[in-house]
Amino acid sequence: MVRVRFAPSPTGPLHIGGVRTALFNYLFAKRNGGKMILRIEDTDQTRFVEGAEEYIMESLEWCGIKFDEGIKEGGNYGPYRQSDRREIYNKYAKILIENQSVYMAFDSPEELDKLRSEAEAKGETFVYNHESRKNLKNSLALSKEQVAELLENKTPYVLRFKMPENQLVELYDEIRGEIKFNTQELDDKVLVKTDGLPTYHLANIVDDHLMEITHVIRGEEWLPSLPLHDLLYRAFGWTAPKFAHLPLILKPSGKGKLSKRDGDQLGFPVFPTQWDSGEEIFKGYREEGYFPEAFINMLALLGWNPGTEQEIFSMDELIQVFSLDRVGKSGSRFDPDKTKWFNHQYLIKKSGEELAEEFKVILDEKNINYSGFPLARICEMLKERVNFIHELWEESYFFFQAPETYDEKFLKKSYKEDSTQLLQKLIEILKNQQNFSSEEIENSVKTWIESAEIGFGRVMSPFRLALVGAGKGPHVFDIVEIIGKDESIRRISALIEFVDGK
RNA sequence: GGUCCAUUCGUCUAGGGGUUAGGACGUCAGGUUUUCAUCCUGGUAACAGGGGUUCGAUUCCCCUAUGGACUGCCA
Repeated sequence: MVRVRFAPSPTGPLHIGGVRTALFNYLFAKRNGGKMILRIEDTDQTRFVEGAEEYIMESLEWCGIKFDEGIKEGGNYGPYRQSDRREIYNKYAKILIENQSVYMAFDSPEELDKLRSEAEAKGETFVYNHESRKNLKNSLALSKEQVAELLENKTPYVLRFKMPENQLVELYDEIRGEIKFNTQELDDKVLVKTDGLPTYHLANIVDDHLMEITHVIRGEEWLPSLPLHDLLYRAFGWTAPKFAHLPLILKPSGKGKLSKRDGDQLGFPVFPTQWDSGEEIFKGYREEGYFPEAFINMLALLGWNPGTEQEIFSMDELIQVFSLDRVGKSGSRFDPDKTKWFNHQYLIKKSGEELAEEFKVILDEKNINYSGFPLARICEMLKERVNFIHELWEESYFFFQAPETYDEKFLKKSYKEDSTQLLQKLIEILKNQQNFSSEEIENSVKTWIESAEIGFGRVMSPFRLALVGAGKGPHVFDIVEIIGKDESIRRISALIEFVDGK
């Protein structure tokens, strides 16, 4: 049984890189009939952020990523919050002490900071490793008596991993293939902090083992800790799960991995849903008007591809075709334009009725009275022209309200000397029109234009101007039908008056 | 600095010892729409560089360059 986990730390909102990691885990699990687990990694109490845990669960739910086990869902492998698993880690830390895979280090953070800055001043980097540990305050370098004394005085200490010397570790990544490390280059990572809580490294190995995780799918930033993790499994005598390290998501412009503030600077959201930090509000895809399906579709194709030319995938379709061996190795820059295109694709797939339901919310906010208007028909008519539902207003306002101003350029271009006269004639025709359907009105008007040999543009352009106030919008006669005879005539008269008064 | 990872059109990517190096977004041009948008057609544009291996490398190997990640009692 495939079991994967998404293991965020609740230090703030989840950005799209994290969402993609969750998505790939989810797709992989579902593709293989496995389980998807949410584990909250909150071993760092100093970075706790109120509301982050709820944010993570809620935003993933919006995305359509569901968990089989987690703090909300429950499950047989809990608790699913690391801060609720302290005793478990203590137990496993003891095993490492007993088999001498770790040692006690009494160096204070201040002492280590000092060593780091001293090294930096010399253009070097301080590393706590097999070399330097011989001269530091730890149970390896100190005598038994000294250690006993430090313990007697209740000197705080951490547990560090005793990295083996000069050992070649050959590892396999499901995406990248073989990766080799020499332990010589690795440092002695802290596994248990002075507060008694484990660091990520220990907690993650213990939990993945206990939760019977079969595949660890995580961001590329974890690749450098892979050898440590593998060595930890060996120290426990456990079999390691399979690993897959996903390529990073880069900023759209410039270099570097996408970060929290890039959105505001570059004008697109970085988070699935809005996040209010108390001081600042970060935009979300949901609030900007993106459909979750479009957002997920875009994310799925960032770093993965199906090997075919299909681009539009529902979540179910993604589950059917997803595989890790089609995940790329190089980081991908995020493209906001393409994300909009995806949204457009999903928007035009929706029916007029569906769109109308959502459009109503926007009309209500604007206090627009739309009763009597065929909203579904209007949405259907205009959906090709927009990327977002909220943009529908900009394309349809003239249905609900008469133009208050006229586009200067279009007025100049379309309103000629005889326009007033032609519009007056047009009013006559509309008045006499019995069947007021788009098609019938068009018939009548065309018959007149043709028989009078006027030329379509000379009538249609001012006509559109009168109805819309600008040179845009759908078929003129559709507008006429929808707003009705009286309103159409009123608008034409208004335009004539406007020009007369000029 | 050190370790590790990566490198195909502007961007996301397909491909893989012999291809006109394919698609999508963007962009540009034409056509349709007597408006605008859509849509259609077409164009633009890429194998980072240098060495090998080979009859032949964009593809395999090495080096260089560039970019990135990591280098915390963070995850």
